[in-house]
Amino acid sequence: MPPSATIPAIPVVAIVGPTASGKTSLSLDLAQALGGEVVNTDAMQVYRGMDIGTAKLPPAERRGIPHHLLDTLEVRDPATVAEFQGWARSAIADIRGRGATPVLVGGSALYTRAILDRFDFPGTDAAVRARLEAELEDVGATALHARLRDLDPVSADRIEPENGRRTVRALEVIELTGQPFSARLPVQEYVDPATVQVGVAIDRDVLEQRIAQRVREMFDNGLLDEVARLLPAGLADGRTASLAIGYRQAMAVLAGEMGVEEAQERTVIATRKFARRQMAWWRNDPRITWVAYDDPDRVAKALAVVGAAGR
RNA sequence: GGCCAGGUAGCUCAGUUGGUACGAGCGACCGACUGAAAAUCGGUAGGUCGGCGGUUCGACCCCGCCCCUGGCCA
Repeated sequence: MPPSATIPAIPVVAIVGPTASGKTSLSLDLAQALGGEVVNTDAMQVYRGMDIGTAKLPPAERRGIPHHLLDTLEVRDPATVAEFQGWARSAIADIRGRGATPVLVGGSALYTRAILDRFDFPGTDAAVRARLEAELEDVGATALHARLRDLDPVSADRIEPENGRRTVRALEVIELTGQPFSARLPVQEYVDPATVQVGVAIDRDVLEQRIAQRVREMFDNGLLDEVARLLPAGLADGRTASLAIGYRQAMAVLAGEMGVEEAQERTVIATRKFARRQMAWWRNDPRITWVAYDDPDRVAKALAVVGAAGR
């Protein structure tokens, strides 16, 4: 051992990849091998009661490994990236404080980026937001965007005029800070140099088969019942939770607006599209080391990457 | 067997009083992405307009026959 005065940092490990690629099982293997604890980075698995449809790992299958940021929100509560960033970073700090290795897993790319990278969110204000949203409602996206163009031409160039959501946020930030909104992702730069990202690579046709099968199983395993139980808790009114893939479709079935079969088909399609959007994020992050979903040595390979990075 | 409706993009359907299909939604593919992100939004590629003949300078639109689908009658 080198007589160095600095203690080598415990690495932060993040597992990324599209839904149904096998991230969860890799996370267990890695956490077990490293003496780690798992931190969820999935926007929907934070909701209590949303289990089947989010493919949440049941406690009995967690091999005794502590899992963080699961079941922390009620279905009616909105989720936000900025808030999640704070929770995740403090969970990571706590875990390291115990001498354990944080292993992040989840499919929400923006969340993962916000946690790992230098990523600062300007504030938010419910009243301002509500007003802008109301305005979006009756004026329309392009009209709002025209205003953004006056206030902040650079952002206006980066946000499509039809994208009301992003336009509203840009206007909100400008109003709150008096500064232009950057409307652009920050440079990819880890807050902590001892960070490692491992991606699970999978062929698209295999992935599509797995997605179809997973969705079928979700419905077979009682997704409709789960949704029926969550309705009284306010699922339909939850700003974030009500939009979850599978849940949206299941609610339509329970409302008598859609047949079960159609709901399943639509869920498969929506999941497939979601997976493609996810891959678009990971594709252009050169820091990720990819291991094949079916590589028998994937755990060893992932551990090698982690070993090279820290500790 | 007769009558009616219909056969136009991968799917569901618009459309042209005959002059090179303005096609739309969904899907597929590509992309953007800073407080809802499993969200929100942008771009691109797809059609010998069921088949064969006829009328016409010209037919996806007119005529004839045929095939297929659905409905009604027998």
